[in-house]
Amino acid sequence: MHSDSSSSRSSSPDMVGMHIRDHLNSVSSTQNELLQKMTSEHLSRHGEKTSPGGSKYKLKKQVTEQEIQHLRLKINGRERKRMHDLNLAMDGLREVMPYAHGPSVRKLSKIATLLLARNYILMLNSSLDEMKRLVGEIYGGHHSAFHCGTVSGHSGNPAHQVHPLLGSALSSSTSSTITTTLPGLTSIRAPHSLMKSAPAPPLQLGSGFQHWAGLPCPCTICQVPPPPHIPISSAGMTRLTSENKDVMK
DNA sequence: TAGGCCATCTGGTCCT
DNA sequence: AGGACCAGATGGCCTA
Repeated sequence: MHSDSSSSRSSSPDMVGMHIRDHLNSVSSTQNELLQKMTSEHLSRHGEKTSPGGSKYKLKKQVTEQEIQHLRLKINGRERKRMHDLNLAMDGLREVMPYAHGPSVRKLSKIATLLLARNYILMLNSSLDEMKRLVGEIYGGHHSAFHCGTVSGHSGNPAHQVHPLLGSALSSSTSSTITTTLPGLTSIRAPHSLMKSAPAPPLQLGSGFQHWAGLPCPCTICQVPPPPHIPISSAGMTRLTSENKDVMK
């Protein structure tokens, strides 16, 4: 992937001029005002009345065209960098997703990554709730001591006050740690509907897999459909296979 | 070959 | 004034 502005992928200098001409009347920002002004001079060459100071004028035009290009390249470079940073963040998100990684596995698309991440977070939340419930049951009478994440004696920010038993699980930030802490979550069914053709190796449940009462089961048999109100726009999911479309219904 | 995904360019808008 | 962010447009690559 080249990030060079001279990339064959995109606009040529001709396109620059074309776009500038196309939008001459709607340009308003400061930089673009400059572009407009410069381009007006550029366009004036067509019906150009030869100016008395011909050489001087020519020099001025050349400078402005160079400035246009320089400005454009500068802006394009910033935008490119911004998008690259965005893609890096997207890669970082892919890395922590409970999904098979490897050269033979096709990369999740951006939309798939975002949707999977959302589902993953929802599943972790429900797992956490269930853990709290189970721990509460185990501790019976002390249930109220840490119910809803509150530990006795701590009134501030209950969301971060949890029972020590849950500490390691809750402090996990990577899927690997999560899965070792929560054996029931050793794997999550691949989002087949979001995968491109590359057949991701079906995520096998580890030998230690066991069904946790109340926990969303990650196995391919019990896998619950994606959480209810996922706004699956037709725009974002146009690549669904018919099979997966059925699943989504 | 159509459709999906992506990178890039571009203009507009908002913010600092 | 300059930069960040956003959305639309465009064209290339890939796959079914």
